[in-house]
Amino acid sequence: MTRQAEQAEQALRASGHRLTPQRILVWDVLRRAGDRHLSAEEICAEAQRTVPAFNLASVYRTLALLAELGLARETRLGDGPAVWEVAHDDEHHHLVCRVCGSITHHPDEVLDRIAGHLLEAHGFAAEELELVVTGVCEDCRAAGR
Amino acid sequence: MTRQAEQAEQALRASGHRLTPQRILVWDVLRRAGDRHLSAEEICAEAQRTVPAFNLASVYRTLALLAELGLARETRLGDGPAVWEVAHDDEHHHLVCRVCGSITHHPDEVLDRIAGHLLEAHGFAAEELELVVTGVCEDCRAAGR
DNA sequence: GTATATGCAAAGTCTTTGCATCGTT
DNA sequence: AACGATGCAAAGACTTTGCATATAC
Repeated sequence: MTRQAEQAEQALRASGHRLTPQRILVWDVLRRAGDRHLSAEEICAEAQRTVPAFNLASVYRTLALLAELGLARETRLGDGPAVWEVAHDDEHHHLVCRVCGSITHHPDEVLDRIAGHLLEAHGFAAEELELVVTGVCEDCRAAGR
Repeated sequence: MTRQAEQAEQALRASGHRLTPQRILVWDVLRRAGDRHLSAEEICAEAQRTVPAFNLASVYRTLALLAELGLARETRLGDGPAVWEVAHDDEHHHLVCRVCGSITHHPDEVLDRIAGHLLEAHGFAAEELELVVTGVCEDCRAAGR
């Protein structure tokens, strides 16, 4: 078993939650997605390839749990459903391409500095920073779109 | 009439849209709100004090139009309804206090630099930057919350 | 065996749309 | 008078919740 899979199992057990096939499956789908950002619906569709009865409600409940345990991360990007990914330690921002719809993310030291600045200059204790940048990605620009 | 009210009237006329009491009213409500960020529902409630029949659907349609004309700006802050404000020229980020729910915003030179960096280093042409910072505001921290 | 998780369906929240009527131009 | 805007109600998109059944512990 991979390091990451173990991490999820232990976090579930430690928090007194049960280890169900559904929870493991959602976590697997999320990990296998890699950089891709999946909506609850997409996660459900993928999970149903293994467990046909898999229900959207369970996906939402599982994602909420994983988020609570710090394992998954939800992001709302303008319209449409929220997207999910494995939580990363570093602050990062999302680059959303208006043309092809691709969503990439990318750690940025600048965000850390912003947090420090907000506390010193404005007394605001930042806990979560979410930067969403909309624009046109490199590929689409090269293709003249 | 104020400079800002004129601006809205002219933008509406110039774009071939009609100048209706409802549109003027939504714009007024938005302007009078100052720094406050209002949801469509709140705008509707406020507008109904002047025009009791005022309808939520009209609020949404009007806000969409004002946004299209660059006069109003929508922001989605986590859960709950989107909030609206008069559009400002400068990029700015939103500070959301997790304790008292206050929403403030505050221009930041850092965001401009991020846009430049994204283009040079990653070929991504940023068009819109939206930074939402969640945390605890100065007042709530002083009150030990 | 017991308490928690799931599946299903129904409800909830926020937003958009269809259509007849009204009002601006 | 003509065409766009409004009000109302209904539908839509996404997410949450209630409840009976199933299952991990």
